[in-house]
Amino acid sequence: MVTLAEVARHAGVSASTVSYVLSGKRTISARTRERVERSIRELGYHPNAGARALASSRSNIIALMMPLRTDMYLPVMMEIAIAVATTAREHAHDVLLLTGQEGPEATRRVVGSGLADAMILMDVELEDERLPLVRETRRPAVLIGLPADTGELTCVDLDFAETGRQCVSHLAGLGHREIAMVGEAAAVYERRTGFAERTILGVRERAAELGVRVLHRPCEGSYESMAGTLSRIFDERPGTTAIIVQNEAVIGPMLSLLRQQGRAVPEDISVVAVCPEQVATQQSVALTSVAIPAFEMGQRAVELVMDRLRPDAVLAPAGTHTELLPPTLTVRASTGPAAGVPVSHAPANGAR
Amino acid sequence: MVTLAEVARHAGVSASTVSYVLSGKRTISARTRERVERSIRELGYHPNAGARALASSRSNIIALMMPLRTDMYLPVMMEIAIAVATTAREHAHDVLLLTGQEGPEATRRVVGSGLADAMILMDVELEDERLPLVRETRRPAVLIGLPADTGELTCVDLDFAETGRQCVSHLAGLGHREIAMVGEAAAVYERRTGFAERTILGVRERAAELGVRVLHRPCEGSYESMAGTLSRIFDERPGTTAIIVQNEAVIGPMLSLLRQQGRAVPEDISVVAVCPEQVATQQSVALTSVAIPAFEMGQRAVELVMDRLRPDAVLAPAGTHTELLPPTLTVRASTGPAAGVPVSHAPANGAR
DNA sequence: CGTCGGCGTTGAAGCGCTTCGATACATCTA
DNA sequence: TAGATGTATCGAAGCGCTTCAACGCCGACG
Repeated sequence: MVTLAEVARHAGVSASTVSYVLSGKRTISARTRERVERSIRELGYHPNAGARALASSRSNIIALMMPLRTDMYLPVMMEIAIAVATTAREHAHDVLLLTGQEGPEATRRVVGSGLADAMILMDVELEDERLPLVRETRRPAVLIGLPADTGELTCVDLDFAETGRQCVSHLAGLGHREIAMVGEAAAVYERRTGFAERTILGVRERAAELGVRVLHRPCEGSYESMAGTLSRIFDERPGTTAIIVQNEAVIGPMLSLLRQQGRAVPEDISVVAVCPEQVATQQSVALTSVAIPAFEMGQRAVELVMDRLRPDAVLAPAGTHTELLPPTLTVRASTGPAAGVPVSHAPANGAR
Repeated sequence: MVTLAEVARHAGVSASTVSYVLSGKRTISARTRERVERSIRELGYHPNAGARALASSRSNIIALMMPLRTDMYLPVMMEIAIAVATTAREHAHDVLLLTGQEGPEATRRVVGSGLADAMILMDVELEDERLPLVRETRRPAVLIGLPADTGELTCVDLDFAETGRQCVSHLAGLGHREIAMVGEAAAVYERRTGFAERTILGVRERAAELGVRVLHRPCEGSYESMAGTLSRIFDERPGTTAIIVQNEAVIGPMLSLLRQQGRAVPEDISVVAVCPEQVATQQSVALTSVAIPAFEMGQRAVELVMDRLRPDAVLAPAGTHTELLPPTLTVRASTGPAAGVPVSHAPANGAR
């Protein structure tokens, strides 16, 4: 392996000069810089990561911790992970992948050993057991998701309450007065992951404002349970004319079931989904949906981490910072005027 | 941060003793070991990763490179990644997540800098541009997937050819004589990822042996394209009585479409899927399927890497090693005797 | 003309760990 | 009992980099 010293010798300068060329922390004459850069290229030099970390106490690695819960929708997790890795590289950092297996201790190990400079936590629960440890490490950390107590923490998430509101506004604007919400699996609510609850809160709030009735039913990820949920919904509220779905896994089954029951989308039933764009567009009917901006979430998380990692930011107190990404409702083919409601010329899209 | 030296002082021993307690590379008396371990615990010591890497030229990190291709089925990738991370931890290693964004150069950077001791490459293409670089690094590398030239490389993959054979055997055993195969998106074949081709080869081979006609059609991931593919299949081969699907994304749509067309599964059409267990069991009909052992693939990849990372393995030539995991076909509710074929008492499961 | 300040560069001191002898002592063998 | 053998521990020399203090040099300024 080529070392800094060899590059220095080859270029006829001292080791520190090479180091400063690399880091740009001191001014170097253009002539010298070029000579050094040429040597680096010619020798195929790669700075040794370990030595660098040891000398600078910065590893240029951020840890991404994702608990693996079977009830979570993997593609979204995956997209966030990819966004994190990609964005981190743009900031000359790498990403260490931690799963939940190891338990919250992983936090301590990774940060305590200086392996990672900062952490990004995915799938945060309201009372997340990792949080005390994260606070204790006193290293930059960004959560994807919102815990109950955001004190001294930095969080990024989609604004799910607003998501819920927009869904209801849109449907109400089309004349729907009785809507059902097919939520996440019961386990998600029990675990108190927050996002599911915030959505239904937003839904209820706006529904109350606009005088719309809402029936909320959680639903597991299988065809079976979707079938059960759907029939229960129409049993209890035969007048239901619109459905909001937040469990991506059952969107396909739901459309399939509605078709079987002879309920046309959107003529008989309007459907709004909260899901990634790709899912919304690949169904039998292109779905009106609020996108889950997975990539953007990962990206923002990294950017926030980088902010806190800048040398001059060290002195600033961590402070609380919560960033809720604004949802965007895209109207597609799955929503239309409520059955029996004359088409008006008022704007149908009630999103705010 | 607590250092080794502080632990040594606290325990009243030398630094090297502490180091040997940690690594176990020399015998240490039980008494001393316990004293040291107690000090470690009391002080909350975590060895500094950078210093360790520098001194030992081993980072205890393995890089996991996953190119992100939108046409790949993310959950499988994700499950492999999780398996890799989990298994690596069991071997006291961590995982660095690399995406394809950075290009094949990432290989050189990560290994050249000593950041990672070894690599695992996912989603390998037949003529993968990363392979020359991987060979050049002379570091342990394991591929998940099979390239055209496996020379000097270690590979893990599902035995897709055998997968194809088993599907056909099973269907032929049920009396099916005309089957269709719904394959991956055309892009997957064009990119020559190997696995899709190997499956269809296995299908054709066994079909030829058993005198079964096969119609192979690629299919994109949307409902639309599934609809098109399906109608083309029945246009060209109205006598089709069984379908093998290898594109997980369209399994749901396919079942939905078959139902719409009044084709009952399995009475009119038998369906065999090549997909993760979870997908197979969550459909409207539990699918007979060959599982994609994602977790096992990731696990084996790590184990193979660890083998090559053992100090005594260093001298052994890398050699070529390909490990094809045996597929397992699980019979569920989606396959039955071909329409018009009397139920025999011969074993229906033709899997070998 | 002497001095000061800035620029570009250097030497050297670590960063915290691993690991290779070397040492000290206890145990066994002839 | 001398020497050989083995066991437990220690000291010190790095690993390859960053960074700080210091230095020489130049032009500018009083």
